[in-house]
Amino acid sequence: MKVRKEYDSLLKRFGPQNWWPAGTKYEVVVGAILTQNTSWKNVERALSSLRIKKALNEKRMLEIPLKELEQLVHPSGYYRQKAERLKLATRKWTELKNSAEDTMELRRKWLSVKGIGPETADTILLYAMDRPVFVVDAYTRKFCKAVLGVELKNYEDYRLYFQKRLPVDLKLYREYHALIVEWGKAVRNQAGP
DNA sequence: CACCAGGAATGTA
DNA sequence: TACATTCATGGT
Repeated sequence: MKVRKEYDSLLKRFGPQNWWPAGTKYEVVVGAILTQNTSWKNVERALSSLRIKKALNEKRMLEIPLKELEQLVHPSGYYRQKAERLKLATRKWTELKNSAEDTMELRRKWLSVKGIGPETADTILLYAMDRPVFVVDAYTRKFCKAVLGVELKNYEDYRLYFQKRLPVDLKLYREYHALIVEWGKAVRNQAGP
């Protein structure tokens, strides 16, 4: 219940975030990969390049030569890895995007893709596939320690910690994760961690 | 100059 | 299982 209470507090302080409301679901998949250990500002540069080259869609992403894709995503860093990961993830996306399978089965399939770890998989499930999975990132762990006074062992433990204490609610999971990121940025800009 | 940002794979013990 | 290293750009 403290977990729910802190959500209300964050919402009051930062307001609704409404992440990834515009654009296509597929753009969420691309953004989820490009943002791996990278600032969103650099991701936006890469997304702009992809948009200008008309490559921000499944068909063109699969057709475009790897070396050309590397140049387009260059500003987001790890550009060789990310170019390859975009190809692999796009293939999987075309295969799963309209699937009615169980959420945890979809999660296993995403995790089987090289370059898709737990955070990226859950981000795709939550923001692109409308599945209620709580996303855990570095800010989430800091938030748990600093605000909730909780330290856990691994990614799964953090994800289940939130899911056990919140109603299964797609919009709530989306907003909570976005608000935790805002909280993390605010903490960084004002004081030490 | 160092350090990090909405991580993940790989290698080592 | 638990750490260490590698991948790479741009901002502060």
